[in-house]
Amino acid sequence: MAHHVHPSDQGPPALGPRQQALLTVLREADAELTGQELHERLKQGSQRHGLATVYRNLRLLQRSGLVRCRKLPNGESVYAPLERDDHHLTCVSCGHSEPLPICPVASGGLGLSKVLLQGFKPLFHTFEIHGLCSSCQQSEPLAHG
Amino acid sequence: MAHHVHPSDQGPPALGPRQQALLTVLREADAELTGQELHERLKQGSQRHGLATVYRNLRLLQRSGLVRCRKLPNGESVYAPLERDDHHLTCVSCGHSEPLPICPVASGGLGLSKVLLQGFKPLFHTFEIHGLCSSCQQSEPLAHG
DNA sequence: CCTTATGCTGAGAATGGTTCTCGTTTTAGC
DNA sequence: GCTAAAACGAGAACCATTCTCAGCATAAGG
Repeated sequence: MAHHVHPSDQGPPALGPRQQALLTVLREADAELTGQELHERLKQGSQRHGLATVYRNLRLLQRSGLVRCRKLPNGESVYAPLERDDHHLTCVSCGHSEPLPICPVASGGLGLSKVLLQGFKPLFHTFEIHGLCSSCQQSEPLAHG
Repeated sequence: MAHHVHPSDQGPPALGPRQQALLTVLREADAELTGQELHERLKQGSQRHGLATVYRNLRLLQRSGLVRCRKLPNGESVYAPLERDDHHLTCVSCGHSEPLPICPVASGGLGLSKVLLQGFKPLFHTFEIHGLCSSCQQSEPLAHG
């Protein structure tokens, strides 16, 4: 156990110090961060930090519903606090991804009936438009190659 | 150049035979396929097929707006024909992902003004709800570990 | 205070999907 | 046929992520 927890203390699951540190860095950041970037920033603090632990705790934070994650086209994962509700415009050619100030769930209502979810407990959602950014449209004649 | 193309022949970009084969397999499949699965299925045909070529052509097909792609939590990419408009429910714990018969764009309208897109040419979109599937909710006491 | 059980940690090795390299094969144009 | 350019395949390389495992901390119980 990492923390002292009274029997009556049954509120939010009580994070260990490393998970707390991760969450703080993510909340202070102005953009999504990769696992490696988080590791870098954490190493600059006083405490010792291993990469494996960063990834381990990111997974736990995600399961606890405190952190969200998405995959970039290059295969990296980027993380953000759950409460941040940004979506993205991503180029299928160069991989560039930028925030898109639109949320289909907030704006539409989008009847997500319990029937559809069937026991699934939603934590967050991702919405992404994939296409060609303006510079990739120009550089590619788009003939089949 | 892979094909004979008349000067007047300026319709759809004219796919090479391998891209055509990929597209056919994807359209005949009843679910998204990984690059490796596509490679497997293609090898069973008469023609010789390399894995590198499969990935090369998948990228080209995606840029041409004929194929869509998304990344699973385990890092694999799965591909489907562009016209298939399925979205997904994905468990952040076990990685299981299943189709969700809802499309936020079709149902909502979702004013995607030209202003927001700014020269970006949209090809397809992905919408995904991440959370805990029912079995993962049971197996994890969810205390911080 | 000592002892044992439990769980978290970090360094480095292993994993595995995807991309790159490069010599070969095919195609287009003549 | 012949040549230049494009596509191809096999295998090596890449690299973010996960796994392994010994070490360390904390907790509970004597």
